[in-house]
Amino acid sequence: MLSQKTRYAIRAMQHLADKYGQGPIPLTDIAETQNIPAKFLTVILSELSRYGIVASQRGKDGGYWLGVPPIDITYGDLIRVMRGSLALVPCASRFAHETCKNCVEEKDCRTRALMLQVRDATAGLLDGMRLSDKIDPVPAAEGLEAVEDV
Amino acid sequence: MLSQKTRYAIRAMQHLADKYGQGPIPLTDIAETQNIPAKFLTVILSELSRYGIVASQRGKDGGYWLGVPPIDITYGDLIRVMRGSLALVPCASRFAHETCKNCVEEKDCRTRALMLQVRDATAGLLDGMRLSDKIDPVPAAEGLEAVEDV
DNA sequence: GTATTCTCTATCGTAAAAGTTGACAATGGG
DNA sequence: CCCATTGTCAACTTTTACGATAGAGAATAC
Repeated sequence: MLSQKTRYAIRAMQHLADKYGQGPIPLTDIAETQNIPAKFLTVILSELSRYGIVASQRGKDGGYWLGVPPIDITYGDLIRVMRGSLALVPCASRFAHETCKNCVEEKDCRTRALMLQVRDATAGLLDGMRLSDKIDPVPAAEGLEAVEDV
Repeated sequence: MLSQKTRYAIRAMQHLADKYGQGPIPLTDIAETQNIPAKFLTVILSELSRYGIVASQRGKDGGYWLGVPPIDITYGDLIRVMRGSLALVPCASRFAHETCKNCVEEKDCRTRALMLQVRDATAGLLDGMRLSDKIDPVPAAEGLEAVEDV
């Protein structure tokens, strides 16, 4: 699962992408329309601006904007910035590899082999989706099914 | 990320799959070869046996075995049992849908639209991989790259 | 009856996640 | 120059989830 913070970050970035080229967007504008606790959002935006993908200006008429054109920011980038990795297990990350604790040797680990495939599929999708993409929300009802018996 | 518990569960199930048809496997056998804290493993195996995918017998020569043939258990099933969902956000789960807290309306949520795609791709892979599959571990060195600047 | 092995509920400790506080610094306008 | 506005930052609190353990109990085999 993505953390709440990562989800906030994604929505904030989408908001800035929508208003790209319109000058500084004040934090409260993002917080209100995206339903994000304002103070927490300051932490998130500071973090993103340290990476350079968000720029900011203080004072009257200040605010935030994308430091990079929306077409150059993928959702994969965002998730990597916020949580370090796209993978489901640390040992299956390609950019932030870590050996798993209490595991078997990596060279013998079948779970890792599977999770590398999942990571690659996920990356294939998320690295192809950009902040500039027009995305049609999926109607809420769609895709709900009963819980499956296992 | 998958929780440690989920990873333990997967390895325990792989172990039982390897020994399918060989009678009850004692917990300590699984714990030792798979490097899982024994006491914690009791919790995990109890949980799995409540779902019927693991069977057990107490007493001398007791132990655990798969309650279902390994070909009928997918990795998708395992992850759903352990963590409820394959999705990266609660609102993108197809079998355990929940609305996200502090989010925008689902019908307006672009993140959800993206994450449904990711979920479907993940499910496409994991629901096709079975405990009976012969899996070749990937050599540990493979797939390590430098951290990318974002 | 005794050793073995699983069962179950409760509980603990820690770390991470989520969110808040408050002092501070820059900017623009009167 | 003062003041309102808006971002910056480090420290802190609160909450929650996770990982793990404890310990009493029940079935089974010999």
